[in-house]
Amino acid sequence: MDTIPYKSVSLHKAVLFKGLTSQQYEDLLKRGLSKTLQSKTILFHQGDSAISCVIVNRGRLKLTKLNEQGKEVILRYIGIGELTAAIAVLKDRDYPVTAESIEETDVTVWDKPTMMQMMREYPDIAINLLGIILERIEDVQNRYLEVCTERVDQRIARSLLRLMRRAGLKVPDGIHINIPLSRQNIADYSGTTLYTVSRTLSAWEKKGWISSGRERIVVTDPHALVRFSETV
Amino acid sequence: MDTIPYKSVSLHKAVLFKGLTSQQYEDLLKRGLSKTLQSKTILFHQGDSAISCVIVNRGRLKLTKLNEQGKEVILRYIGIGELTAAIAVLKDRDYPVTAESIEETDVTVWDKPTMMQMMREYPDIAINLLGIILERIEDVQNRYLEVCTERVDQRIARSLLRLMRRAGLKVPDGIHINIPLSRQNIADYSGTTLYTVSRTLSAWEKKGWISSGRERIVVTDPHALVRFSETV
DNA sequence: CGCTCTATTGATAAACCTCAAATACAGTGG
DNA sequence: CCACTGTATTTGAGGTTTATCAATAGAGCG
Repeated sequence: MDTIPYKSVSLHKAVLFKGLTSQQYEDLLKRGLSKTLQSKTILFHQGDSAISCVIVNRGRLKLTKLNEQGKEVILRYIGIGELTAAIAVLKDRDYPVTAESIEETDVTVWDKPTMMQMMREYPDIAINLLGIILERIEDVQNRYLEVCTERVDQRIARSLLRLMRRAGLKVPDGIHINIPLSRQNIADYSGTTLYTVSRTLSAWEKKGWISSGRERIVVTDPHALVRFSETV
Repeated sequence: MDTIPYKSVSLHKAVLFKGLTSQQYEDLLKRGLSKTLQSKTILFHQGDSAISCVIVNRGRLKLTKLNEQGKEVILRYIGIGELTAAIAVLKDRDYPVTAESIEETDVTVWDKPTMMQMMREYPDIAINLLGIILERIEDVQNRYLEVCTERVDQRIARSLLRLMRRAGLKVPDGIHINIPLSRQNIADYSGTTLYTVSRTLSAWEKKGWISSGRERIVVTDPHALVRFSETV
């Protein structure tokens, strides 16, 4: 079981500090605070600093957002080597982004003053971070487009493919999405309900496109899913 | 008719160059390319540079995204003093963001090499841009949440309120949204169809919440709309 | 084995889209 | 000033999609 090479692990860590020497890199790591989070620990609801940066060294974070009625959407899963930046341009936000560990997770955190200092000292860090954030905005925009224009089953297909590319492990019968994913999680990630997800996955399981269990998804026919997701 | 003080005009221009002297600011402006766009001119479909920055000096841009079937969503309107940054991390994207002027528009454009140089020279520019982009990602995430969790009429209400805050002009009978907005535009901005928008606006017009005409919306009772948008 | 959490499935209802047709509006040229 | 034309808007009818509710089944754990 090795990670499929869709996306190299610890890519973003490299990207954030790209252009710096090893010595500088080591120094910057030391300025951050390392933490180990138990599973289901909330890392932040809302940073009280304008920018604070988190890199995941082990485990995985789930970024979510709640609306007034308590309905949740999953914005992203942050895996090993990836980072997330919390913002709080205004204080007392009502519906901020929440970062929660979904398994035991090691992170390195830089607070706002440290980040600001590092970015002023090494402009490349700000530029690198900008590149990462721009990729993120691209991702949200794509998902916004999807949720605005596509049927729910297409969106579920795209969601599985997206998760597969970012957290897929090769197993004998296909590609296992290495995140504990309940039907509710997939629904929150696709903008639908757990019932619709359940019905849809059942249908795909009958077709042999996936194989699933309790909080476990294996994509057995990725090409079929891709084709389906692009169906008119 | 003066701009309501929800958001100061030319705010972002100031933000991007915050921390620099007037002399430096003048110099940086000169490094950009100034253009005047006729109405309905496409400024970019896809930059072939990783980051290129555009500031609007007069007029307004519309940022849109198309899916495979040609369905369009409006990501944002970019008004005077605001900026947008085009990205093309990968080449040959199929569904990039499109920026189009919706009236005669003056812009200043910096290409990727220039932006990179400016950001390295003045780290504050990269940091400022980061702040702006983080606000943008916050905005898209909010709208993503809305489209995933709210009814279509609530989303239309929020869309009108959002546009009102960013492009509202006080008129005798309320606040005029100073953008030519067809029902189709509002639909593309809210993730619905022009028919649903038309029905919804008709209902609100009967209630006295808005007053509308061909490509023209005046919000006559903003509070009612706010209350409605927060209704369960 | 019993408890709890997750998943499945059917029935029903609500929300929303699609299509069609009619109407209103703005601009243009006679 | 008026008819004409092209676009925008309205509205109704009907159908599809998807959510909701309810009840049952299954999986994992002590």
